[in-house]
Amino acid sequence: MARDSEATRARILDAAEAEFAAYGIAGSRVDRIADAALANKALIYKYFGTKDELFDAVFAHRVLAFVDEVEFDATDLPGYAGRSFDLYERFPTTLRLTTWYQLERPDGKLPAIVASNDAKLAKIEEAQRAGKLTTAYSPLELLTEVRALAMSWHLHTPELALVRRPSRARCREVVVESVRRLVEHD
Amino acid sequence: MARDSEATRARILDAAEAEFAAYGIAGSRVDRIADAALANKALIYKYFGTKDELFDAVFAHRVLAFVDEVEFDATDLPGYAGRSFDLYERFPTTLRLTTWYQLERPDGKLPAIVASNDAKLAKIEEAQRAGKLTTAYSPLELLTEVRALAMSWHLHTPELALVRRPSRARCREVVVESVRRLVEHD
DNA sequence: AAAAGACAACTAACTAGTTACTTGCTTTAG
DNA sequence: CTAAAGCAAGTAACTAGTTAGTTGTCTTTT
Repeated sequence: MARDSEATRARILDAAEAEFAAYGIAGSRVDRIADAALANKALIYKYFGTKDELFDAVFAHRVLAFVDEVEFDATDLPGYAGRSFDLYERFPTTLRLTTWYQLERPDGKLPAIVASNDAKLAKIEEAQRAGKLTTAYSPLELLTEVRALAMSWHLHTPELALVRRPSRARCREVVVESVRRLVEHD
Repeated sequence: MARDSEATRARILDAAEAEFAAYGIAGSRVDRIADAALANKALIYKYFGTKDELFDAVFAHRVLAFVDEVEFDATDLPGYAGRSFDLYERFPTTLRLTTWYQLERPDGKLPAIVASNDAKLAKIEEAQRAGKLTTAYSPLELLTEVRALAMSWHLHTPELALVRRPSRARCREVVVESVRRLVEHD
């Protein structure tokens, strides 16, 4: 095997992503990551520092890449919700990583995410001023509810998952339609 | 009963609830629970078995108690959402426990929760048949979206929490109003 | 072109500390 | 006295992080 540090880093990142998504930070084992990545444990520490820092690297690499992957159009929030839904379907680990991040890093404030949020809130406010969006809710209120609806199907309790879920297309339709009702002028 | 084992059990349960809510199953430390409960570690194992079983006991004791704490009225889903919101405000640990449960126990299916869900779905179906509830969504779809909206404010990312949140009363109003729009006949 | 040197990639084995869980004994109430 | 409650002191296994050394590759010198 030729030596390729870049490839090794990538393998470690991939393995770490799967491990952290499955077990969270506290539950993940560095040895398991090393095994899965076919890399030596010491390399993980050399390339990424501590376990926590490895999580940060994974989170930044995967989640931040998707923050702006979904196009945001304040005048079409149903469409935004639908595209968010699609992303959660395509990359199921992303939401799990985000949830672990929320639970295990309650004080972690990534500048890129903060900036992305601010931009979205500003766009909503602008759309409201232009009369293209309901003013029944503040920008933060809108973003909060739209996001909640977009990930509603992916935050099911294990028990609700027992009930037969509608088709993916129908779930998406429900999300989009719910947001449409939320933002429609009265 | 010599000495008060019931009180000791209760102290352990309380301490375990706080610990699990804060750190999850993998991140929790039995020693910390014992210290916080002013109880000996061996008693934890004597009364509750393993750490996993202790989590189950906490989850059953706290969360199951609240499953039917909130009165469910299929003809007044906005009211149900509001009352759910109130519960999340009153007992912030409950939602965290539930989230850890979802992440760390993806296969855990508690009969009491399943039964409670089934009952709610049946009530929704009945209300729909009686023409008292929109039929634009299936019972599962309605329950999913209503729940997502009810906990929308409590699933904020750390980054969104930086933005000044509206007053509790206003958040509640937003939840109730969102559900009202969701279920209104068109 | 070949040998020597430099350096980065990589590794096995280890350390120091932690953690879930147990055992054997003491204390207390009835 | 007895039975249950309670505890100090363990133990075996695990785990994050380190160390000292090896291997492969590229560059420089002759």
